[in-house]
Amino acid sequence: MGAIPSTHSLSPTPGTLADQVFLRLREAIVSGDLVPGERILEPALAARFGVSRGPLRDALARLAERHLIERPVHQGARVVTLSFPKLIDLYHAREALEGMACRLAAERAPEATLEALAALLDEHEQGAALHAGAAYVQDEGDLDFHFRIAQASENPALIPILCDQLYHLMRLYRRTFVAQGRRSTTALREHRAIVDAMRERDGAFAEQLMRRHIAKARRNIEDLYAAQLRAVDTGEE
Amino acid sequence: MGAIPSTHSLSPTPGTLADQVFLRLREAIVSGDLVPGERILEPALAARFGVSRGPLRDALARLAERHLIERPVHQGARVVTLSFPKLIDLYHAREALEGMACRLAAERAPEATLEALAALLDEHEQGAALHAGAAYVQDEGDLDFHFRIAQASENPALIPILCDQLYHLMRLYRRTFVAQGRRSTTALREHRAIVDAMRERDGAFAEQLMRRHIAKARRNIEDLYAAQLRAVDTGEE
DNA sequence: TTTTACTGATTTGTTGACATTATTGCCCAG
DNA sequence: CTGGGCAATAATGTCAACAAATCAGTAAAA
Repeated sequence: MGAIPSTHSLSPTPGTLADQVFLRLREAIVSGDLVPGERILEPALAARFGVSRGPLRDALARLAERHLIERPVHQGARVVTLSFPKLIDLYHAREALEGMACRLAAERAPEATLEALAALLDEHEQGAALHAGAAYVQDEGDLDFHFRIAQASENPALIPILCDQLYHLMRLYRRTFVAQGRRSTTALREHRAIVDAMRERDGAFAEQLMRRHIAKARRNIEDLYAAQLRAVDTGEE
Repeated sequence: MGAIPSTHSLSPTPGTLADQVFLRLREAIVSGDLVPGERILEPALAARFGVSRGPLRDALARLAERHLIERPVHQGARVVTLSFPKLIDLYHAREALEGMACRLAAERAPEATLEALAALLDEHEQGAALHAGAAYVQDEGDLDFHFRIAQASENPALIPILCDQLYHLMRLYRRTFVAQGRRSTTALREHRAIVDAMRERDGAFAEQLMRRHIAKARRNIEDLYAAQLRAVDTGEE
């Protein structure tokens, strides 16, 4: 499973207890282990993680700051609730932020980074050819592509927002609203065009392509939602 | 002074102790009461605020998440250190985010909100006419303008990033890098053009204007910085 | 003189217990 | 049988104390 190489050699304590709890809890939320809207009981979770409530509350405070949980006063913590309008809002934010990240990466990133991006797309192409229309790996690959462009921007104001906040929210929505549309081959072509513009160091064009790419995905989702609404209206289910 | 509307009506307890400490600490940092880079001793601060270390650490965790403090493990918390490159990065992020906020506000915001924005600019014009070139109030007014456009976007993904994170970082940088250039009248004209485009519901144009406005400010700062560097290089001081 | 090891003291990370608040279940009135 | 009020329960917010780790200062050795 885990595609991440096990850094088993020197990882007895990846930081403080609160850090570990934070990471494990974030993964539990994003992976769907904790259902959106679910109440989080501090004593239960503390016991489950084998720690006291102190570090747990520390982790909860951070997660709340990243909008993965909500913490109304004296009413405990709940996993954030999702909604279609929120997902659309997310896409608008991504359009702005990733567009800029793309521009900056095109202007600043070292040549090797851009070539690595192109190589990543080669992998995706082969993967798509092998098990054609394998939605899951496609989606994960798509996120991976966007993730790496964000990092290539080398802008410490953009990177945390995209990689620490929006990225995980996107993963959460992927799990929840499963039907994300099957646009893998189209998306791959658009990714190619973006990387091409970046390798030509055309920041403005790269930004434009990325924005259109994300806007297209958003409209795709909006259409799916509208169709779904119509189906419900007609009395289906 | 506080240009932000204070919900002063019924606030005997604005939430939990941790919330209060969080707000007071953020204000202390942003207002320059705590110097950037300064070490934060938990026992001392807890005593100063009259609370235990529990709520204080909760507040510290949140502030770290917002990049107002840094918390290396077992080495305590420090107020974030500023730098010119970081400020430039901030402006790039603002250009993307506020541009999008402007577009959305132009498309969605109710008429009254846009007219209130125009009225705000009238105030700023009168203020500028009164004490011509009063940099401080101008700067605060400028931030206020951008702040309210962010809120007018009605996008709960954008608003927290702009209003809870970048806005306070901007205030912090204003305090530190004092020489921010005297472009008040020019900026006011650009603000007018932005609001005009918004009232015409031309989202794309409003976004373009806002982005040029912020990019212009960024280049202005970059020039000032370059000049300063040259002066130092020449052997001044 | 500079470097290095050691000791003491301060600070952080963590824990368990206490007060206050919300939630749950129950009883009773309608 | 249903709905509202009340008590018991459980959870949250807060505090004070404990353990581990870093930092300051001193002294010895190269």
